[in-house]
Amino acid sequence: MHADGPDETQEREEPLRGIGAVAAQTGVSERTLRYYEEIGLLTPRDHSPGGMRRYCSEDIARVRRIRELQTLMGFNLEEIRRVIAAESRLSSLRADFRASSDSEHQREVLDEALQALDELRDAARSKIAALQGFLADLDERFARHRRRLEELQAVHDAEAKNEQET
Amino acid sequence: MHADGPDETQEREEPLRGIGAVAAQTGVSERTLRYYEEIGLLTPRDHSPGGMRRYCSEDIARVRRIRELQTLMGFNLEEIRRVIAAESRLSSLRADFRASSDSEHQREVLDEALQALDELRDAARSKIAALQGFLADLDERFARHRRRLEELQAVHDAEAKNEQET
DNA sequence: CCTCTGGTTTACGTCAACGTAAGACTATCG
DNA sequence: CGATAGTCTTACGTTGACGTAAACCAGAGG
Repeated sequence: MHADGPDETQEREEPLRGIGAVAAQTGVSERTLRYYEEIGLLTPRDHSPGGMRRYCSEDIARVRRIRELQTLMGFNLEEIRRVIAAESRLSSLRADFRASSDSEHQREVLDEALQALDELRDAARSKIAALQGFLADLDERFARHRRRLEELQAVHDAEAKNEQET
Repeated sequence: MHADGPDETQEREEPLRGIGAVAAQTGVSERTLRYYEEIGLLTPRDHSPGGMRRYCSEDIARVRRIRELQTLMGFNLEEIRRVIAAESRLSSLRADFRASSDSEHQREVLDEALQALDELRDAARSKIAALQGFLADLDERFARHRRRLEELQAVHDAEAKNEQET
């Protein structure tokens, strides 16, 4: 355990970004980031002595995750908060793993989070299934109407040819 | 073309429903139906002499379509309005088909609507693709964490067995 | 005709998810 | 050290998609 640096924990002095940089990288507005913090969805890793938000790359990943859950799953921020909560309990368990004295509680938390993850998988699967049905219907109708267009086109061409020949 | 009934057009005197029945059948509120009408998304087939809305089954299908586009594609009502517009142009063309004198214009309209339909297909496909990626990631993470849980369970069982043996 | 039940218009309310603006403070660079 | 760009908090505004309430009308049944 010889000192390798001033840090006790293994944070490899990750570059922390200001709110503007994060907004630019994720495509959301600064207001949105502050709003996420306001409702307890995303708290920046830490703050500068002057009080400015400093985000780490994990925070950025979380912003992307939030947008993903919004656009793909159509969740509102409250539902997303629950998903995120389960997911971060999973990765926080990852941190302890060996350190925890109470493996009973460990297993219970893990099991709960797993269940939440599984429900999310179910939701995703049924959404995919529904969309595939939706698409199949679209495909059929598209093909049908395209044939109609081709018929009209054929009639038109035939008429044009007729006119040419006279 | 002997008269079979009082109607000239072939409307087989479809049963028209009031707004309450439609709301019940589709699961949306009466307010929502009136709102859809207000923004030009769904106009009931006709009205009773007293001014009450009378919906036909096609109207009901449209309500379902609207909800589908909302929940599956995540469209807002303005986007949905465009999709519906293209789709109903297609079925109105179906009605004329032979009756129209201007086949030039016919083809143009059909082509445009087909293009809109194709864009919708593209959107659906890319949404499905994105969701499949999303799900694959979920599956992987789920499996990983389930293995972790099983490990913990194994350790726990072993400890229990040890205790039993002492 | 009267009474329900269902429907109509008009209009204000609500909620999520931000947008926008003001005024003060912080960080960085020359 | 001053200028400039970035960020802070506070607070009110906006937009879509309806909810809700009031007061008045319509249609069917006894």
